[in-house]
Amino acid sequence: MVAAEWSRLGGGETAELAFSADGGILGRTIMTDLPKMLSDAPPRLRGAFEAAARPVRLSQGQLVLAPGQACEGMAFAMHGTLRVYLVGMDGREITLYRVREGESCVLSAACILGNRRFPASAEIESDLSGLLVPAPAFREWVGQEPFWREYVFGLLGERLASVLAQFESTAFDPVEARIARWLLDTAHGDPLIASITQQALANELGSAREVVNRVLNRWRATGWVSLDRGVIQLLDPVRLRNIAAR
Amino acid sequence: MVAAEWSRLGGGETAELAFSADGGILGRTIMTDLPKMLSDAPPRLRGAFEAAARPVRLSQGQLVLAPGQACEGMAFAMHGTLRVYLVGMDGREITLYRVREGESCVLSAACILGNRRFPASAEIESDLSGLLVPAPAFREWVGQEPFWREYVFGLLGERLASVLAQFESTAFDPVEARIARWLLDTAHGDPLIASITQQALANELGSAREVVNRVLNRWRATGWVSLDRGVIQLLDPVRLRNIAAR
DNA sequence: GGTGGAAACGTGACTGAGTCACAGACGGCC
DNA sequence: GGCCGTCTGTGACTCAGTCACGTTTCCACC
Repeated sequence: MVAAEWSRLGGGETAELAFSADGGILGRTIMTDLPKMLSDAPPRLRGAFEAAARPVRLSQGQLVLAPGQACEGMAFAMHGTLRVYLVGMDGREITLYRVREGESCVLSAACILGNRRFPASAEIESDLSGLLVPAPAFREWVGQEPFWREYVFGLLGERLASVLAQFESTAFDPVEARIARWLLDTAHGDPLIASITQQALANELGSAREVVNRVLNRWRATGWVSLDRGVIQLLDPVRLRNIAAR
Repeated sequence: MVAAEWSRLGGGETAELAFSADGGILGRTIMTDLPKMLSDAPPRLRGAFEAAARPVRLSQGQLVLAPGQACEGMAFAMHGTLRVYLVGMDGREITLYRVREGESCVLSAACILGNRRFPASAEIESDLSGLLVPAPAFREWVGQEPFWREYVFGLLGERLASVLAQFESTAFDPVEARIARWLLDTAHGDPLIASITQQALANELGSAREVVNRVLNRWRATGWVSLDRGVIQLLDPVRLRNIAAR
């Protein structure tokens, strides 16, 4: 089910920047938690931001935007993450990028500024609280404030490049290499562990669960990984790096 | 071989907007040939454009930008076309989009404004003459002129969407559907004809020549197309449209 | 503690798509 | 005509995705 409008926190009509206590954001605490980009902003812009931004809170699994929907506002994530992805008609998926704490969504920006509909899907990956700036305000700011322009252009350049890299990799690289790369990029801790189901990993890469399963089992047989429900442990990162290099 | 810098017309140092006669662009003729977008511009901006833009001329086959190169300027095509594409390490290619008469290149804009390197390849597909606005001037204009901002944002929204559509199609759709779609979108005249080699068609779609060959021969056997060296004639567009729909 | 159902994983058989190697076939040109 | 480069055709093979089904693990609830 699609949340046609980002749900408002609490339901009050005021747009003050206050989350409930467990959200960790109260009054001016916000300044420290906001993206670096905002903390560098002239006070005037911070004021405008506070006046226009609406707190939003969304829960895991919620589908925030579907292909063809209009973008009502520019969202800035403060806690939690959002996943932006493509879906094929057979249900296969490819993750384009994530919006994490302190970040915002390029495609939203491009939609709002270019007056177009959202060309992908977006879902809440872990409970998210953030701030939503209505499209008209955002458009005006980007038009008038060099600060916001720089922010948007930086965002565009960065994400555009990463989406194209993903495109290239999906189109040309063998699945083994892509799986290895994803695991090496994502796993952390000691021992190296990636907490993800095989289905979800397939959805990252635009592949199928069975394919991922077979690759991982091959690697388990040679002792390069160990597997558990929703957990992949990298036992031999060096070999995996070899495979990742193609 | 990479043309590290867009070659200058004639070699003169003046930046006046004059091509040699066969180029068809002389003095103020340019105004009528420039993108609609410029003809709508306030005279002030047209003046600045004329002062800053350098005529460039490039010939077919030339590789204009390679992955990782810096974008020196924003190019506007007046005659001829430029193809922007991804290349895999095995040599397979996927066309991202074309820059045609009156158009300009999104990725260049994104690179210049986001201060990044070009994330793809660009080659001249048919002899091209156009105008090159140096990056600093372009950056300044977009910063200060609402007119240019609108132009850039429109461009971004439009091309971004089409590149994502291409991504989705490459990742999820069967080759048959993609070949059919490409042919239907491209073929023109009566009878419907697409003039392209099978290798080039494979390069459009990120597939392999042999694959394209087999599909086309299957269709020839059923009488839906007829084939010649570098020519594909669509005999049964209705059936092809069925296949294109997947 | 048992149990039923959902989610996650495992596997074989099949089809579609890309790769490799090589063989014509056509077109331009000396 | 004869030569060379480009374009096309084809078989045998491998890799990746699909389909169908079975098994294991976890967890909520009685």
